[in-house]
Amino acid sequence: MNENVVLTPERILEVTEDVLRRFGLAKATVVDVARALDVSHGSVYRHFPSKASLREAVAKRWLDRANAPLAEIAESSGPAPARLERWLRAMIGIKCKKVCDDPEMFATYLALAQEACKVVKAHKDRLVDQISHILDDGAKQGAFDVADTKATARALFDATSRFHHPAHSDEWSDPDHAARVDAVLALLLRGLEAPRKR
Amino acid sequence: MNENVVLTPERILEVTEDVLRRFGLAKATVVDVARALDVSHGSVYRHFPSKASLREAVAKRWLDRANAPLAEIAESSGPAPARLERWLRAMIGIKCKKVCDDPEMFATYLALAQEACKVVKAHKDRLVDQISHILDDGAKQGAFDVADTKATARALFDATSRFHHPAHSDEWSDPDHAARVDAVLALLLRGLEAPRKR
DNA sequence: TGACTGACAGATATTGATATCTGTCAGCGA
DNA sequence: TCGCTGACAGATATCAATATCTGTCAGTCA
Repeated sequence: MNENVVLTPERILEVTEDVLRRFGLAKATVVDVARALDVSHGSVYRHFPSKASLREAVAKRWLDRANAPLAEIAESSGPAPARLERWLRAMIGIKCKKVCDDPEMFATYLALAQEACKVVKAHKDRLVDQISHILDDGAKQGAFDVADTKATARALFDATSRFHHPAHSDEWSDPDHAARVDAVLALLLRGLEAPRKR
Repeated sequence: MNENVVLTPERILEVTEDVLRRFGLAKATVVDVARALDVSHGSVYRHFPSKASLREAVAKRWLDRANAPLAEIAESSGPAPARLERWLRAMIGIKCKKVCDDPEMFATYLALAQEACKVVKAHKDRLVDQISHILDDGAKQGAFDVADTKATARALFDATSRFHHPAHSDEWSDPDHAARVDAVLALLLRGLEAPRKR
């Protein structure tokens, strides 16, 4: 079957993910990937200049796929506060689900992401932009009182780091993890509220 | 000189810190510590049941010493909001200074702290208690509107993790680190404010 | 008597010889 | 011509033999 399919970057990435899943990050070699593709490892280097760049591309694919639902929430309509909370909870939930479902795979992803810090940085910037977009909507709706949208978006991202940054993943199984998320989100959303007489 | 001084846990801890500083965490052995103390390594085991417990004790000493100024701020008087901000900035500043002054030593401390997670947990609980204390004062002063003091204190600790948790230390050299701290603290302090007509 | 020593067993780290991997490239075959 | 192969050099990982370390304890000495 492999024989009649041309060798494309996309196909290499698919097979690389599979090899990573089977062998683990430490054991997976370019030779393994080439063997799974039924080509020589020289051919893989025709499409990716180095093993590092191959891994980087895999990391990017993973990040994009995992966080696709977030863009949708950011673009949706309705009251911004509820949307922001939904977005933040979704981001936290995605990470938490990943680490609970398949911790070994998550460790692989984590190590990959640490290498590919350029890719991760770009990804984070996109996420912060999505928060910015919701904040802008909220300001227009009169629900949020935000001076510097961009800085505030980053502040929200930073303040929730403990719940979405992989370095903290071993703390997510804490029995009152959910309560701690609730407490932080409540505090942050209150800090954004436009002042009103009560 | 060593000969006329009795072997006490405190003296062992002092010398152990020195050995760690000179040899690094990976290379420092109980035999090294004993040699520096001019005793056999068996004697060290008379005061600490294991190498792990010795390291734990060193970690505790470090944590207590480094964060002593925080207790003072927590206990001081004056308006709670300013005090809380001072306390949080002090906590962040202590960590940041440590990593900037002596990154190698900080790495040692970090590895030690990761092993001695029980000690670290107790330490964190003490810090959260200090925040709670300030929040209580703020509530009494009418400056803060806080439903669950304990949960809110922990939320403040969690929300600032990015700026004080060692796992993020490599991000503290970011050129707009200070601006990010400002943005998060502003958001959090606004979230605590008692509502008032404006 | 009680703090300390030093030899010991089992666990862990180091070392150097060997094997595998990464990245390149001249040449093959469609 | 152009994508692919497979041999190669240098870098990296593995493995087993050796050395060092941890933790114990019977025995020494003040």
